[in-house]
Amino acid sequence: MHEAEGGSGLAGTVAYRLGVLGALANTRFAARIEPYDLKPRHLALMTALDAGRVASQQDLAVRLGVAPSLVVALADHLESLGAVARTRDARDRRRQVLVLTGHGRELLGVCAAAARELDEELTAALPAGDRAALDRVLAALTSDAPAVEPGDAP
Amino acid sequence: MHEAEGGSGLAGTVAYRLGVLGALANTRFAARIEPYDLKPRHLALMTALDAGRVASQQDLAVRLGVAPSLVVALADHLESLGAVARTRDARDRRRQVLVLTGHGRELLGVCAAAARELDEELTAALPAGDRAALDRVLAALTSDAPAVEPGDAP
DNA sequence: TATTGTTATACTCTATAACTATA
DNA sequence: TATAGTTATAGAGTATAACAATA
Repeated sequence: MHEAEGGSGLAGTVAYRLGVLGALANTRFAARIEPYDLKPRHLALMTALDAGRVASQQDLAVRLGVAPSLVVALADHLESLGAVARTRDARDRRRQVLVLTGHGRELLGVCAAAARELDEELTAALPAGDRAALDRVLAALTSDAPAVEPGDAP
Repeated sequence: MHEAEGGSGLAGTVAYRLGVLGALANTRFAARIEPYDLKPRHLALMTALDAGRVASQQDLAVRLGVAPSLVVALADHLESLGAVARTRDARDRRRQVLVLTGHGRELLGVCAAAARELDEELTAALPAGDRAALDRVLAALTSDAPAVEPGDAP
């Protein structure tokens, strides 16, 4: 006979399911923010800025776990949208300090609202108690996770 | 003042957290199966084969939500490893029917065990009750999700 | 000499389009 | 003519390596 769902098969593991659901969440979030000319990686950068006050591009590369050259490209785009501003650090003129502009904070708020709408869709089939449990457990798992790691769907 | 964690910010949404954790799970799973010359997408294909008995490459492309040309490449690699076998459908000689070999099933089992080990690591910080809740809720969410969607980390 | 940001280049993943063979 | 598989090509995303300015 065959394995039951959630048995010893790969499809029953948390790792595999997180991968599938994460890819799904990302694709759908990307579709929602596309009208603002933003992609999930831009929001990750803006979220890091919003959380950590000021940050140099090197700081951000480390926090996001991406190459410094990618931060350049993301910051270029965000700057062209007026969402972030670059200013040279007066004490160390090598450093480019990024800050969210008012418009950037506005965009971030709009995209966060879009994510909350998506949350409703994703969890629509769950009883309220399970929704709360999911939120609580994901918060616990995210607290010690690196901000972003690249990766593909399984 | 600033937003608290889990407040109205993007970082507090289920969609964003699922994206981050999904990418993390995928990266770490990929690292564990790399010694077998396999990537998560290969495992997705093998899992679909294991679940659905026989399947043509077109069937699999639809199930996995990927282009048929990608199924060709994945099947080529799995065939070279001896994990799947291609056989022409006698009734419709255009169709290539893929089946898991004994070795393929073995590999799938080994990788599923690796995923369970990873599950232990990922959920080590959670109390047992929360682990059970996570497992239950992810199973519910995965049941109606398409097998695999491509996507990036936020 | 070491570090920050930048640019140039290459690599991985995946899709689209053109092609072959079967139907 | 339409469909399954394949091959060829192109695009997105990201990393690595070389470079310029500053320390």
